[in-house]
Amino acid sequence: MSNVIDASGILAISTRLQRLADQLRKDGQLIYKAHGIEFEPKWFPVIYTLQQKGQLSVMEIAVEIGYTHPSTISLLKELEKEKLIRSKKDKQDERKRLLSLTEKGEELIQQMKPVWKRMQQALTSLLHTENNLMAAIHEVEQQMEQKGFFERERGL
Amino acid sequence: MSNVIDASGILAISTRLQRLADQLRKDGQLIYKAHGIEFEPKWFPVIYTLQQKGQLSVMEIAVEIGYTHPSTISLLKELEKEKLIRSKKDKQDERKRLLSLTEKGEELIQQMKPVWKRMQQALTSLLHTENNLMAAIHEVEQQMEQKGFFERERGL
DNA sequence: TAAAACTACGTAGTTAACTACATAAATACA
DNA sequence: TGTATTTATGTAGTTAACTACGTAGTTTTA
Repeated sequence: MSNVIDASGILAISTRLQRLADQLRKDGQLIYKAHGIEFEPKWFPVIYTLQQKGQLSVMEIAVEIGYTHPSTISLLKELEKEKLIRSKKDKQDERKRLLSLTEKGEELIQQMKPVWKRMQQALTSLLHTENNLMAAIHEVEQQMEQKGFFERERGL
Repeated sequence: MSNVIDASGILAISTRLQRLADQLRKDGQLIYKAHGIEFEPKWFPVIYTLQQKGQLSVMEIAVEIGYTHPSTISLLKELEKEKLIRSKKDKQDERKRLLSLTEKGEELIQQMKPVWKRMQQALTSLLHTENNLMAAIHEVEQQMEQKGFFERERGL
């Protein structure tokens, strides 16, 4: 890591967060591939949510995973193309599209579960430092909810 | 303890890092705008580096800010378009392009310095939680350098 | 009960990073 | 000294999120 960024420290934080996120996602891709599983890390939140909750609409999924709905729609498109999920119109509300896992999706999840467990172990070893990154993110997310960066600067 | 439910948080970590990075960058944009300064947060590492080191080549900047050279080139293009930096050929090595701040660039930096200080304060208040995010990132970056996520999973 | 407002979903285009590939200049080496 | 390798820069295309805007149902309200 470079001298200057270290020196300028906190102001380059978003840059560093982004780079870390990127590296983790790419390693995630490699791990799935190494296990012969065709799955993208970015699909995880959707697939995981659908397994937990069963049938959900586009907006329900978007809210659940914390993405905007256009981002969610593009993920759903990919997953439908892979035949891991399917959709049908809601009879009660014709605007809604209800998504659920296919057989293939359910099977893939079973196949991925042991890999997820190993990933979790690897991540735990990686992140278990003096200042716990997961906890820190959670805390900062809560701080942001109360009062964002912009409001804090303005209120100085 | 280590079932799939617990895995959900940590496996979606890259997603959460990315979102946090995004929010901070956007608030950074708003803060510059609120102070009437035409400056993008993503320009910060380049500008800061040039101020510290004076004249540098494209690759020297890329290494210093920790980006790939194509990413760096596109940042440099924007900054040249804004006339905040200029470039000239290196007489010793005709492949190289030497970048430096313009007068306008130097002036803008002076104008931004107090804003940077306020941002630093606001970020400090935001990030100073029980588990310090800056410290956690730094620690995880070091862990990754020693042994990445991929190697850790493979070595289990 | 018709108009207004809201909600759900979709599309188009943007952004800020990346990888892969290409070219030209400098350096190493047989 | 000429060829091979390395280095510096540049271009094209990709990715994974976003915002802005549009349309079609649903609900509220005057």
